[in-house]
Amino acid sequence: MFWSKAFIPTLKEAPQDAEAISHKLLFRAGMIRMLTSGVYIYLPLGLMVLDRIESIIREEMNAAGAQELLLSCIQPLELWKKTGRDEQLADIMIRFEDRRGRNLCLGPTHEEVITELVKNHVNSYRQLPVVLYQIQTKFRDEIRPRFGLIRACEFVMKDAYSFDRDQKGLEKNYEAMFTAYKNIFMRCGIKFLITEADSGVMGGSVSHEFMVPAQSGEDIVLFCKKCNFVKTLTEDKQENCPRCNTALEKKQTIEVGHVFQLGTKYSKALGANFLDEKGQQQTIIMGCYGIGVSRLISAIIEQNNDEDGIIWPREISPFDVLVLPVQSSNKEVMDLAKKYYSELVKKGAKVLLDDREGTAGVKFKDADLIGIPLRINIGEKNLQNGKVEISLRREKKINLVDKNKVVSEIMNLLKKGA
RNA sequence: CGGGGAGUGGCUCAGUUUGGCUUAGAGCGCUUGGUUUGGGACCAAGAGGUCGUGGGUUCAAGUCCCACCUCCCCGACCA
Repeated sequence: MFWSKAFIPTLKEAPQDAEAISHKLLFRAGMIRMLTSGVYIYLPLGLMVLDRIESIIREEMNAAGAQELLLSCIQPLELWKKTGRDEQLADIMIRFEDRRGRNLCLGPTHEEVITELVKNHVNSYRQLPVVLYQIQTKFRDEIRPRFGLIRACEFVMKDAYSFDRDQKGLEKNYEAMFTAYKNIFMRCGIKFLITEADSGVMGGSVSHEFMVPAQSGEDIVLFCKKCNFVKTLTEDKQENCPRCNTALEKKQTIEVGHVFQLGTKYSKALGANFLDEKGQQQTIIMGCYGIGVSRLISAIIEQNNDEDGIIWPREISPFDVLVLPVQSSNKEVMDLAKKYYSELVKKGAKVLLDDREGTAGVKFKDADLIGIPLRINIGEKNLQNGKVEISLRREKKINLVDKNKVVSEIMNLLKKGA
């Protein structure tokens, strides 16, 4: 992509409203815009990042044996009455009535819908287990939206649901999802803690949360330095580690994932049964597994930035390489930049070429801001000696490379996943 | 919902205390021309504003009064 034709509205200053680092940077880097409180628009760069996270999730979920589907956003309220959650979730549900007078809501989550679906199509133990997931926009009328994408009223979530014939099967799937989650978050380039958590309105017994330590985190996790014990803060008591009795450390965190062993809460309420080998009716045992996909973008930035801007982890970056001709008016410089661009694109790299007119300073600042990990600086002075710079965003390291070896050097770096 | 703050061009803000030299300003950004080009350049000329909304007071309101709306921060909720 050529920057001069791209819609990347970067800003020098963030709006005063933005508080969290990730919110400021997402805004300044031209990735998101707020439409109204808690409601955001993804600009092209933001959407590219969202897409990359989604494809990591798809790869790991599929590898773990889950199948993707897409449920509806609009849900009949009737369905929610069957589990009683129409009242439990009344405050956050966005409800409306259509012209026929049907009572509907915009899905805040999908346990009811998926259970209804599975109930109608799974009748035999032979069809179990099955794990289904979707990546979809959820709607919650949050009491207090804040910190940009971290807590929004409209957000992208990956939600998966497992259906098993017995507890043992559930545990197996739970384990598989647990592992998939670890893979996903590692590939996203974030450090995270896993806590045993309260199941809340979801119900069920066992549940774990995936927490990302960050300044603008809304949750506090208690962490034991000595034995790595982790737990969510439930009461405001002085607590010591139950394992080794050392004082626990408080960490502010963002919850990016939550997995639950639901058991039969939904399948019972909605009558999702199957026949076993003996022809006996049994209740399906469920688990559910959520990832805050859009929130993950913020969490990643919270952990990957410096005073100049975002530093994307390789797998998340909207582009692999930024080609930066320092003097856009110099034909030799520009021609070489275009040559690198087309050669790299041909080799399958995602490349952004900053072909805009303007001074070097502007381009360097914008480059740092949008945080693409690899950058090629082509300047006329170095070019006189046949050299071009390859600079690494994270390490702030600049290597002078022979101008004929730039493309192969970049491809090497990409292969290494450095 | 309770407590605290704020709404003035796309972004950051000044002006509101004490109404009138404000035909509403500045910086950044934007347009045109020129000079520049390794870390957010310079000169010149431009475009862009219902001062959140409605009502009121007054000869006169961005500025005073009333009501409402919106946004942000602190608490309950959650991916």
